[in-house]
Amino acid sequence: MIDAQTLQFAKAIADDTRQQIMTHLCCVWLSVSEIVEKLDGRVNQPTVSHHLKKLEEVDLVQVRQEGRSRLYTLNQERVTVCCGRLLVQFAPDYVSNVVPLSQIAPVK
Amino acid sequence: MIDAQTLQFAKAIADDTRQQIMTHLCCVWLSVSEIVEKLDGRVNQPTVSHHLKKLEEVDLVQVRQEGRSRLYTLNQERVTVCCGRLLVQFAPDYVSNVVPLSQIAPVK
DNA sequence: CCATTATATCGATACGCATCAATATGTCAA
DNA sequence: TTGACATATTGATGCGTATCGATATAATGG
Repeated sequence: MIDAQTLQFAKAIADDTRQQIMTHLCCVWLSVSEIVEKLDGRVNQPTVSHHLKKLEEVDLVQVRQEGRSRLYTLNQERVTVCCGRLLVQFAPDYVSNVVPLSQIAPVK
Repeated sequence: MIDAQTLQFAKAIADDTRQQIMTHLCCVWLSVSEIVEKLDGRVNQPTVSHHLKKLEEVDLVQVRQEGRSRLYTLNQERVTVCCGRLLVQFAPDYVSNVVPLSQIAPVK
């Protein structure tokens, strides 16, 4: 009855550390150790790997191997899709006021 | 560093029972006992009250007293605002493609 | 006031999961 | 291969919280 995707997305972003990681991975590719550095001693490497696995399971991050490092980045398209689902489910009276730009002006 | 509002919203919707309640409260006003009936034996009244309190704390539901009953409904506007914040934070490359309709055609 | 109905609160329990130290796996250079 | 570095996995621990039964609080009718 409940959309499993929406619940998974909500659970994935419902953690402080995970949101911090997502913030750092927004628009850039970072290795695990670089993420650990960005979090500046708040958590250590196994914890970061644990969270990255969770985020990867719900396709919220993309991964790429580069040398010995695995580079991660935030999957913004997935975020957009999941937020869209949230709006359809829980804000149907408002979702009609927010439309994709592509519906206004056709893409060339 | 992390937007506390966004984290609270995520935690509030990161529960199966709470999403079911939100679904039932979408566009309608229901009393606590009516919500319990809708959930059809899955949980009982104290649990529903517990979740409604959580949802009320983050302003995701509106409440109205009517006789002996307290009527609840989903605050769709809050959902919209929180989703907007999610998009700004975690999908900045896509948020420009989703614009409020009011920015396209001025409201008469 | 009392009885009834509706909802909230309390205390206890159990489960999920974030976190860590230790270790395993994987990758590359020499 | 070996050694060094990077990341993943494992097992254990502790905390947050969902859930329930029991009870308290609130509101209405008689």
